[in-house]
Order: sequence, then structure tokens, then C-alpha cells
Amino acid sequence: MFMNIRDLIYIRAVSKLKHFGKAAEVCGVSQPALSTQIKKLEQELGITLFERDSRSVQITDIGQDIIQLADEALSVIDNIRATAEEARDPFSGQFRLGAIPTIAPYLLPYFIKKNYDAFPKLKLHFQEDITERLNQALLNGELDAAILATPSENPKLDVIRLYDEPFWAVLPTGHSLQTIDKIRTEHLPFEELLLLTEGHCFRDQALDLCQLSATLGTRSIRVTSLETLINMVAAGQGITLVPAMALSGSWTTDQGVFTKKLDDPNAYRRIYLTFRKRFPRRQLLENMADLICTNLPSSVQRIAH
Amino acid sequence: MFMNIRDLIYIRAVSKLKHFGKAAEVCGVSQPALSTQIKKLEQELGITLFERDSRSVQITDIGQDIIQLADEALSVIDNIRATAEEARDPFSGQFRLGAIPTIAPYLLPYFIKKNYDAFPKLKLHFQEDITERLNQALLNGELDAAILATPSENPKLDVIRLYDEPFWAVLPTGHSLQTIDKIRTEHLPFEELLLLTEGHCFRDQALDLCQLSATLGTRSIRVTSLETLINMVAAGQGITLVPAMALSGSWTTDQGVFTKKLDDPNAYRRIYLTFRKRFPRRQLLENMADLICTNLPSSVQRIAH
DNA sequence: TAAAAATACTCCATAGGTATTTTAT
DNA sequence: ATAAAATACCTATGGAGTATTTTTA
Repeated sequence: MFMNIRDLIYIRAVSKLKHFGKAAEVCGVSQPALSTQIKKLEQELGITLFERDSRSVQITDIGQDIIQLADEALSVIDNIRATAEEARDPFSGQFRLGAIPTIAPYLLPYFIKKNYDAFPKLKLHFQEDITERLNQALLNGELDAAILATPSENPKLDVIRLYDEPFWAVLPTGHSLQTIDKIRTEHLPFEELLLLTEGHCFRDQALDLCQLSATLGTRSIRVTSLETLINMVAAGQGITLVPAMALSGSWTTDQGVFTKKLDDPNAYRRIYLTFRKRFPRRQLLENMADLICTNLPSSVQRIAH
Repeated sequence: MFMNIRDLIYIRAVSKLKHFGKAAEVCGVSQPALSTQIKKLEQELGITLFERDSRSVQITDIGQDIIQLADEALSVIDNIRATAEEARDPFSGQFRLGAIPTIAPYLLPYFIKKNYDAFPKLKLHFQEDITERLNQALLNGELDAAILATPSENPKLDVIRLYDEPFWAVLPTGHSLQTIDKIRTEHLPFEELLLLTEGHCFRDQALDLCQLSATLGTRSIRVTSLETLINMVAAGQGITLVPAMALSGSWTTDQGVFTKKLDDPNAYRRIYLTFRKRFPRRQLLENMADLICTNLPSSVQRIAH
């Protein structure tokens, strides 16, 4: 014996129609079913809601109060259904997307407009941070997905592969390598290599490619953006590597640098959409990944699914 | 499959404890019971409320919204229970009492204070009107009870007998009847009789006692209060009959009238507490009737129950 | 007599229990 | 290996149906 949402619907119907039989019909149940349920509710509450005989139904004072509250409760319940109904569309609601600093400023401009066109009901929120903190945010539910260049090793997370992004060399104009047709990794003067500060995954990826220890390049001042790195190259402070999409702003020799894609099959990184395995709107993730892949610049290689 | 109040309690518990097992314990059910109910609710709503695995439970965005609404709904449900709980006391809430004009001004002063002392939580509302309209108000639920001098013939209504009220003759000082020791009905000069307007039951009761036709006394101007009637007697315009309690204001010969109880076993009227048979707070009616009976002036005869 | 609510009973859907499996750390 | 949720399966409660009775205008 426990008050039921259906009971509230029953007493609301009776209070409106002042007739058990008609109320039962409206509720789609038999008159005895409705009568017994109302009687049970009255017993549970210990009060009489309706004064009734075979001719008429009258609502008691307390019944009036209770039914007003029942109306309130039912309207909140309706609200629950409506809220759920609206949210049932996986392409609606909010979506919190993270991206690392060596991707966000280059990829998102492509992405935002397309995304809005494809999912107009989706409210996108962005967060730019380094891989570690994005992973953290994913795990504690502050983010729904993140665009990373690192395949997560956390078993709670899963990924969709997006694209492969080649590495380009950035050298000061007039550098001896400018005359070489195909620049390979081993051609690079490692002692001149400028890198982002620790924590940025691209730093590790570059070091990895060059088979250098992590301690190298720490002499440099703390650099947290690829733009700054290229500017440093232009100022003759060394050379650097950048991911392909960082060059879509078309750096030219006019600005004191020249750029060349590394002629090396290993000189690329793989970009992933990372998310919690349990994230419920999986379809949204798939569609969003597709959207990203079909709107990439030609400098990167899309991965088909 | 229909959303249940219990389901809302379950999801509230899980959202608080972030743990299905502990939530189940708090709810007093087994973990599988709670798990399956929540899963069914999620299916019914078509959304995921919790992201869960064997290590952790996280609330989804939409889950957060739904649980907030569930909290609202549950608080209204609590309100329903609390309201019912409070109203379970039949001596609380409001009570709308009617009384006829030949009773209300004389009885209620005795009654109000005693009633408040006996039922401090009861909010009394009074309505003074003629019998017919009070009966009407009783039947359509505008009144809970009425003090009448007419035993209701309506089968929906029931009565508790309260007291018998003798009739007194009111005559102008110096009237020939003043010298008679025991005034009997047949002594009265019917042609001098002043009465209330039609609709007042006391008019009919007086006519009935004197075995007069209803047309008599209509020559008089419209009088709707016993006070006025007595003043008219004092002014020498005739004689009248009044119910005993109307004289508790102690009219004296100084004011030009003398009063005498009629020496006639039929010269009284019976007063009833009238109410709908189905009125749920029967105990309150009984106690209120007792209260009235034990606080009457000696001019009337209480009826024991 | 007629109309409506209450009661009696039977049935079945489903909430809940126990035991077990799956999953992830 | 452990902790927790999910699943399987069985039981029992209680909501709903049909038939009938009671009530009252």
C-alpha cells in the first residue's frame, strides 16, 4: 500500500467529473478499479476525499486541498516526461567538448559552423587544455568528449579515430635545409629544435619522432603556443616541428620562415575523439566524428570508419 | 510500465549516494530490485539517468535535470501526506456552521468561546440565514452543519437533537393577560399577534401552535428580527410569541413589555444540529453537539443522548 | 425502479527477493 | 581477487477485470 501517481490521476478525474463511473472511463479503467484505488488512498491518508452516495459526489474541504496538491505533483510529473521527451533526441541538449591547444585553434574554426548546421539544437561548450587535464575532466564528468592526439589508456575511456596529421618542419628562411628536396627526420639539427613546454603532448610526439630524450630542449623558455614557436624560428632562434594544421594560416617566407612536410612515414600523429565508454549519446559522438572527418583541410588524412 | 513515486525515490537515493547498493539499502529494498526499477524508468523515459559501471556512478546532464524535478514532485507528495496527516484530526481544519436568525444571536455568544476552548485548532465560520437557504447550503457543500428548528425531511441530511426551547408570550405592560397566573395558548388574542415575515420558521411554528392559517398576520410590515417584534409590542402594536432564549437579554416592564412562559406542553420547538449524512467528521459533530448541550441557559431543556 | 457506488472474486502484471553472472579495477 | 551492478528466475503483492450487491432518490 503506497500512494501511486495513478491514484493522483484518479482523484483528479473524480474531482473534475464528480462521477466515479465517468472518471473511470476517462482514466481507461473500470469503475470498481477506480473506486477501490480511491478508497485505498483515503485509507492510506486517513482522510475522506469525497463525500459520495449513489446520486452525487462532493469533494471535502481537505479533499480540495489534497487535489490541488495532486495537480501540482502531476504537473511536475508531466514536466519530467516532457523534459525526457525533449532530451530523448541525442542531438539536443548541451555537449562539452575539450581539445588540446595544438588542435583547438586550428580545427575548431572548421568545425563550429558545420556543427551548428548539423546539430542546431546542440549547445556546444569548449574547453582547451592539455591532455592530462582533459582526461581528468572526461573521467569526472565535466566533459563529454575531447579531441586528443593520444589514444587513452584509461579503460573507462574509449576513442573514435579522426585523422592523421603529418608533421612539418619550420625553418628560418635561408636555412641550409631549404635547398634539400625532401627533408627527412634525420636531417634535422636536433640541437636547434625548439619545443613547447612539458605537458603538451606535441612536445612528446616530436621528441619521440626524433628519438630524443625528454630532457632535451628544456633550455628554451616556456612556450605554450605553436604561433610563438614559429615566431621564434622566424627570429632565428632555431627550428621546430609543427602539426600540419597549424600552418593553415599560411606562413610564408615573407615572415622569415619556410615550411616543409617531413618526408618520413612516421612523421605524423593520430587524432582521436575521446569519451567515456558509458557516455549515453554514442550516436551523437559518431555523427560528430563523421562531421569532423568530412570537413578537414587537405593537409591531413581522414580515417574512414 | 508506468512511472511510480517509488521510482522517483530510488533515483533520488542513487543521485545522493552515487551507489546502487547503498541506495537500495536506504530504500529498504534489494539492490537488484532498485537496479531493475531504475532501468525500467530509463527505458520508459527513453533516456539514461546514470552512467554506471562496477566502480562508479555518475549522473548524466539530463539525469540531473530529471532528478531535480523528481525532488520537486516528491516534496509535493510529502506535502500531500503532511496535509492529510494534519487533517486526520477531525477537530482541526475549518468548520462552517449555519444557524437560523431566531437562534444565532442568542445561542452563538454562549457557544463561540466554549467551542474555541474545546477545539482550538478548528476554524469556525458562521452563516445566519433562513432554514431553506441553510438546507440548500448544506446540500451543496457550502456548509458543514446548521442549527435549525426543523427536522430535515431531506434523506441526504441527518440531525442530532440539541434542546427544546419553550415559547414565551410577550405582551405590553398593562395588558389584560398580565393578571392571569398561567397563560395558555388559547388565552392569546390571535388578532393582536405580530409575527416575523414568511420564510422564518419561527413564524410557522407560532402559527402551528395557535392552529392558525398561514395567511394571518400578513397585515403587519415585514419584520425579520425578534428584537423588532418585541419593540413593536412595547409600542402597543400587539402581542407576540418568542422562543425562550430570545429573552436572555432580560426584557423588563421598564421597557413596556412583560413576558411569560406559555403554560402549554406543546408550546416549544425542538432544535437540531443538521448535517449531511455523508459528512466525514462525524465525531466532531457529536462533540460539538455535546458542547452546545452542556452550555445552555436554564431557559431551555437539554436533550441527553 | 433506476442509477451509481461498493463489494466479492479471480486473474495477471509486475515489483521484489535470492542466487548468480558480468564487469572492471 | 574484489566490489558493484546486471541478469535470471521465482514468488507474492496488488491493481484491474467481471459479476453482483447495496444504496438512495
